[in-house]
Amino acid sequence: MKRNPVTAQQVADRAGVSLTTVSFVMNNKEGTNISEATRQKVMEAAEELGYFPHIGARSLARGKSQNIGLLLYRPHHRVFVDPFMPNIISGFSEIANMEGYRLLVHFIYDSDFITPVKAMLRGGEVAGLVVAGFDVESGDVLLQLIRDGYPVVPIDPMSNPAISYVSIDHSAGVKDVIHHLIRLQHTRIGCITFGPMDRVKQRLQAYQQALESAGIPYDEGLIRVGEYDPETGYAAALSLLRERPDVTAIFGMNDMMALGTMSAIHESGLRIPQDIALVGYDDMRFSAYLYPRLTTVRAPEVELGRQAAMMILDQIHGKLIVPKYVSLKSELIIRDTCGAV
Amino acid sequence: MKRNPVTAQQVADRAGVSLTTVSFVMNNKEGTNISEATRQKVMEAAEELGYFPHIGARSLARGKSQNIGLLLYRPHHRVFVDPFMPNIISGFSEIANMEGYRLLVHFIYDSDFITPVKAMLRGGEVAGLVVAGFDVESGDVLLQLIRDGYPVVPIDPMSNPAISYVSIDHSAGVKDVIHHLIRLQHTRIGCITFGPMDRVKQRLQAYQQALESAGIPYDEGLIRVGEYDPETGYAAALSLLRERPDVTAIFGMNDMMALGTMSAIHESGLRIPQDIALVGYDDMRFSAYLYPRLTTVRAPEVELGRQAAMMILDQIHGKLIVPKYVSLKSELIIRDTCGAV
DNA sequence: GAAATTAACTAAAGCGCTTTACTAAATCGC
DNA sequence: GCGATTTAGTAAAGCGCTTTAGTTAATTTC
Repeated sequence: MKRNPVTAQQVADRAGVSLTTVSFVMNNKEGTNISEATRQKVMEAAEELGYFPHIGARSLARGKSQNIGLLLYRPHHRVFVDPFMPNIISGFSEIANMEGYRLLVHFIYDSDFITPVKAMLRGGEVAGLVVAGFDVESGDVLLQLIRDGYPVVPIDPMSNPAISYVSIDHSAGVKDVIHHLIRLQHTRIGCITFGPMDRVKQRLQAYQQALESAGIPYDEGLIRVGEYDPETGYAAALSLLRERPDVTAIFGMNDMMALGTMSAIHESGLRIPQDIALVGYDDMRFSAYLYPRLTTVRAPEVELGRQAAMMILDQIHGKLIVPKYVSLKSELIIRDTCGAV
Repeated sequence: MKRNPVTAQQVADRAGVSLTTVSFVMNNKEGTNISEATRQKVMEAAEELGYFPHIGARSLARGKSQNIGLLLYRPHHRVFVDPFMPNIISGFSEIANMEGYRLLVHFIYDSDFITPVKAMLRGGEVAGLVVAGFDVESGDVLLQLIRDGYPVVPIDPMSNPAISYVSIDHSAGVKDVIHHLIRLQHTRIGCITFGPMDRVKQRLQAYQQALESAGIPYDEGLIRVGEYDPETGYAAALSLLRERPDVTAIFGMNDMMALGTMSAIHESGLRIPQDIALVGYDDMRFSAYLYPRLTTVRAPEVELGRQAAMMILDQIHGKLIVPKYVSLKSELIIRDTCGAV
């Protein structure tokens, strides 16, 4: 990048006004009295010279950046295995851009996530930060920043009630699945889960609670752990089917693993849904087109991104005083793999 | 965002050195003589105060931003239908971050894409810009910026040879598919394509050329147009199968539409690959787990993102004088839907 | 018609950093 | 042992913008 070729001073000179006036016009600043004629002159001069204000100078003078950051704490290669991130970015940038903010996306994949967070916020790189993929425990550091007056919004519930957040209620989503399967007379419901993170623990808990609230004891032998992708879902399902031939339904905690599970079921010579019911989670684009069509849960991820953007903007503009918790509901999409009518 | 609470001056005061020294130490500036003792003092003071340099001030003083922009010209809701963008972002940010740059992602979905481009570059918001989804015609404006010395790298070939670019050679990918099908004795190969954009025209041309080079005349009646997604792929395939029962193979220009095509074939009572062969394009995660497993083409998108980042960095650092064209090869992944052994 | 108000505009002081030109002390060469 | 060089550091001038506190001329008030 080269130095800004056209400065506000040059615009001022050409328009025959002061630098101050140019600034007032460019920012449409209210409370100032600029005649229509002058405004026109300035606009024209700016147009003719191809003037664009220098963002760094502006953020320095204003003490405010026009960027908002999206910080994703997860390895690069994992970020886009699930549809989560793209959708959030999409909804997020939609709102952010409308309000004149730019989106800074940053991935963190080592343990030191807090230095970048501080650097971005305190270095004035961003006006606020939406963070995703952080564990509940990181609440302390976030809280400190929030106390210092920096806008920070986690995507995912935080244990500390002083922290606002936006999230999707996956517990409810999981319970919907299990209740649905129970309603269809299933009692031995296998579960292919993934990773050891907090988020997943919650879902597993929801699975357990849903069963127990229906009087079905939790059976650890029905749980298998995969790693997001079809490959591991396939392996996990194969292991489950071999060791527990009594399962009548399998719940894959994402559609990718459910897809792998589907292969495993096929390969075991079983039919879906006649011999075994299958439910996924995520409602990925392909899920409606599998054969048979996959019953799954759709989470409002784009909307989550929008909500995150709105909340961070409210914080930036000082409109959010009391902590606010946004929890969006997901939706059970009943198709053919669960054998419902 | 609040004003930077800790300034370099405060660090200087605490360390008992000058502001200049702090700057030298923080930037590890070479050619300066700072004793190890002083360097330590400064580092400690910075650490104790929790100092982070103000990015806006830095970019103003240096006349250089540490951001690189990724500009995506397509509607929000379309951005993530294909796996293209997430993968590119992933590879891109990997390299950018390594070199100490931040990633500014911006979506453009209306016709005025050039104002944001100029604003970002000339306003010093980014040190360079990678643009994707632009038509070949936009070359003029880009060229002007490049002539002015701004680093700009399009993802997709440009018709103007003065413009460097990175791209994936989809023509070759398409030809691989067709040649493969021809080798399997197919001569009436349907094609489900999408959109009217340049990129797709090229692919369609490749389809035509591949056929003709094998002595098979191009038959427009075998072409159907969908819109990326399974729904439209399904509809397009249904229409094709109804009106042209003589097709023996279908090439879906992305896996999503191939997926829809698969449903359409199923529904028509035909078997894959016995009655009809099917090939997709993209090698999405699910494609290996469809039943039957989808033959498709894998494009090195993450690598494309990396290459784009490298090229823009080279331009930023003044290392790229002569135009450079990077064209990455994609790979035909032969699975079960085309009936090859 | 003089004082008060308003409209239209500007001078100048920062914002927090980098960088160039400079100084003072220490070290070197012979 | 004395000028030349090197080492270690600093003062001060910007970078391009915003914003506060004015200034001047025109308009209003009664």
